[in-house]
Amino acid sequence: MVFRNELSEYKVNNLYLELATLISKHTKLDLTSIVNLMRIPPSLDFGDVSFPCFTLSKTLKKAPNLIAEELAEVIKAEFLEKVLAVNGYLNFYFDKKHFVKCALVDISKKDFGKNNHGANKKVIVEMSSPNIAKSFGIGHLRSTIIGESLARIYEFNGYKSIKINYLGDWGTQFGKLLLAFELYGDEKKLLADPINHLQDVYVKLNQNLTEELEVRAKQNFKLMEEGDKKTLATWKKFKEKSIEEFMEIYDLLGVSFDEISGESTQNKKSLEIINKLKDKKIAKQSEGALIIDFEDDLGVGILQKSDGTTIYLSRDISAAIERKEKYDFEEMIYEVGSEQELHFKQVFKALKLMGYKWADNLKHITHGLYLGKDGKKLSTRGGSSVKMRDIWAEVESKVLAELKKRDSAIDSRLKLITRSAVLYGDLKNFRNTSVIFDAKSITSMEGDTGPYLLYSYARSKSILRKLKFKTQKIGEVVPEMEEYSLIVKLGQFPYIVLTAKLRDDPSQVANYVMSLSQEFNSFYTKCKVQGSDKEDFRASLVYLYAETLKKALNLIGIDTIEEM
RNA sequence: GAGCCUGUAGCCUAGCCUGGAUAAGGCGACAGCCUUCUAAGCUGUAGAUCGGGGGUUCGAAUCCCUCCAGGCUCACCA
Repeated sequence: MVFRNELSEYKVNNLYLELATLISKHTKLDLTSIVNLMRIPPSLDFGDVSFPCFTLSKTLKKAPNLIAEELAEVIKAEFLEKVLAVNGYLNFYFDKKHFVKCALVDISKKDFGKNNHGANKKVIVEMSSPNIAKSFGIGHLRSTIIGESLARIYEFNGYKSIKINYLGDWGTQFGKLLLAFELYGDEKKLLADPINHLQDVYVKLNQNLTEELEVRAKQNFKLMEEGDKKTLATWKKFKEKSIEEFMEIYDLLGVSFDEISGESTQNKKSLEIINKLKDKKIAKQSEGALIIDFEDDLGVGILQKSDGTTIYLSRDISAAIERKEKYDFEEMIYEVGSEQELHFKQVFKALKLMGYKWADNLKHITHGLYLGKDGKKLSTRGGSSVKMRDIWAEVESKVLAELKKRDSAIDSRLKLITRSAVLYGDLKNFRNTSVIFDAKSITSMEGDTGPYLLYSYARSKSILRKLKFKTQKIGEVVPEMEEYSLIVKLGQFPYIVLTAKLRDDPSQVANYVMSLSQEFNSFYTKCKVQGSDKEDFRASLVYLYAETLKKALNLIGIDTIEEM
């Protein structure tokens, strides 16, 4: 199924629209309904486009197969090879020579796949946002790479994207952490292995937690909010060490940010917002805390705890307002796990209550969690958490082994292949489903994996190198089946780009890139390029495949390599 | 208890929004393909009550209802 309504303009060279117009002439249906009814058949055996006649049968009071047969007789055009009536469907077969020519003109365009859907609007993507003083776990992998991919997809759709990493660097837990370090910390260990050490002392405190210690932890956070210099200096050190480690991970993943911010930036501003909410009588006191009662099914949101310290609801409200002032964005996306759905509904509703109309343009893009083999949530405390570093190392050793098998030099490919495995392994999943974490599938190098994609790309480039390919020469060609289906697949790229944006779903691109590569690999084994009497045409096709695959892979954050 | 999400071959997933022909891909299993552009590849075979039941429809994996199972969330963590 390739085009619907607004999507109808994104297809190969108007052929589909021409066909729709033609059908419209013979059926008296308007163009829109026809385009909506038209289908890409499940297999090319059924033609390039099909048109079901079942709805027509009602108005015409005739059996669908009869209608189809009658229409098949009269609908004729130069660009159609044949029209067949099968089971109540009209199956249209394009003239292959003509189709290839039209399609390749489009696919050859430099900005093939791009569109201007976003009209240069500014979109903010809040993404990654790990908690400091904790190792970067697999839980944050999804937010990080889905966010990165969405930013790229939005750019490709004509938006200007701004990526913000909004660190979890503020809140009661850091009062706890400071206490833990005070009690069990060791400066030397902190310098040697900061995050692990902080995690150790944090866990130790949780194991030995008493009511008295809990009170002290809360007091520590209160000191932070009040701006106590000594407390903040220690906190700042923890934060810097954490960021250092995070940046190494981001470098491996190929992810970057336009701004690294954090909840701590909202310390003062959130208090102003709280006062505003009080003045407007949106907030009220309840059980010692300051809350917003959202009344409907959003329940109650806490703005300020009974000890006077702030909470993330108030900080997220003020952060949104600050960003609007700073960037004047048109849209903002929060790429955060689905467990925070209620929270973001409350944030958006609160902004709405404050009278900010732009709150309608905020979106929480959710994703499912990684679960353990038992289907349960992975947790740091339960010891089932998976560190990004460990996963990377595991995948990397697998890649290394493969590279050595081929007796190749070890270079930047090691990192890029590992990255492709990690990114593709995650992004191929629809973001909303929870994924059972399975090291086996993410470390696999065969089949539905990142390395498969890079391998396919490398083989295409190898052909072009051997032929010293310079410019495209297409000419008049009657394509083989493998050539034809590869071209059809290439032609779908613009539609995929738009769909991925409209659905905020990188897996659309990931799935496309896989089926595209599969088409190419079939073509590769069946159609020899070098020395063939179609060498020019096939080489051009290989070139267009390489170009398109590269663009598409880039949308999911994967960099290509020339050799493998 | 309430809200949201999910359930598709032994396993992991796509398709669901926008109903349409033979439910697609990968892993695993089995059988083939390297004197020709990289075998991290290709071709084929076996394997599916699309969680169960009901409804709407010419037509349901897809829409509606209901039940079952799992996940997440629901007042001072983020």
